[in-house]
Amino acid sequence: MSEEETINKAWQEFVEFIKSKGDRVTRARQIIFEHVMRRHDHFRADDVALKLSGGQERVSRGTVYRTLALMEESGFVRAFSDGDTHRHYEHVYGHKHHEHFICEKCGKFIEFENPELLEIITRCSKTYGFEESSHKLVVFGLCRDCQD
Amino acid sequence: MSEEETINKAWQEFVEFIKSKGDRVTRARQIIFEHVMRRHDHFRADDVALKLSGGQERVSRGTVYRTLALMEESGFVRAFSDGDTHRHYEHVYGHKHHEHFICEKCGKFIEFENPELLEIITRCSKTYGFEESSHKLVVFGLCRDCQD
DNA sequence: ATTACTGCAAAGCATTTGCAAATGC
DNA sequence: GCATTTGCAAATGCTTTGCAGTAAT
Repeated sequence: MSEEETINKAWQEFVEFIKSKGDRVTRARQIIFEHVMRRHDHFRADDVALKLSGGQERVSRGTVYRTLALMEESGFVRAFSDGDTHRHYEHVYGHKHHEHFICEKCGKFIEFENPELLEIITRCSKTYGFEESSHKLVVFGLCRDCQD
Repeated sequence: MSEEETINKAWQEFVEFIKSKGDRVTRARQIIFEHVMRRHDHFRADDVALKLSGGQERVSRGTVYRTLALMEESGFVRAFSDGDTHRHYEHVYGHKHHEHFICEKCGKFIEFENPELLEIITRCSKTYGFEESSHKLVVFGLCRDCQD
């Protein structure tokens, strides 16, 4: 499935989500949704707002924030914070769940995954009678390139 | 060792840290440091500022933020974010490293720890050639009391 | 037609910063 | 005495909100 097809499929699902809430499918939401799905990096809302403020079809800052919240609610993006005050996003659709290394020197994000980790988290949750819905793990340190 | 003694000891270490930087040991820093060390909950900088703005020995908001940054730098507190925009702190001194459950309904923080988790994180870091210095794991979901 | 969404600009809010006065060394 | 720190208040920067106009159903 090409990226274009994947995005279309995701958009259809997002449309369903919007409709199921009794909300409306709008051009602005589509522009933002597609932009975000095409990005494979970690980004901030403000950055999306900036990128979408220049083109032919402009979208306002407020709408970007509101749509990103919708996308988070529906699980198409994941938000997290790098210990800084700023919220970061990444799109989730079609990505395996993963954790992050963040390099404290160059700021790079590196993704990794490990099935055992997931098992242990599930096991710990059970032990504490906690009903897990999601988790975020970030490991801080130095990436290969930034070590002496 | 009583809490009072523990705090004194920690303060001495913090003094060493400050001096090693060529910075100065001040009354304001001591007030903030001791307040933070006496708290065993998760707090925000603003909350500390508020609490310390009323007493006999008042400390300004700006100083609280600056001192908390110093304490984070020296490892006496750990900062993290709950997915919201706000930064949360907890003091670390004399606490075992632990992870958190955060209840999405009542907002409660529950601490847990698991040695296997640490091993796996270390192992993953090695695999990726990443030099780990710290990590943060938060599991979101529902605590026992908030499940139906 | 009705109701929700958008764009804009203003408001919010936690955090940071500039500067004169105070304090540590 | 000199450099750093403090307190204050103003500034910052990301995010949210109110509102009047616009678009979706």
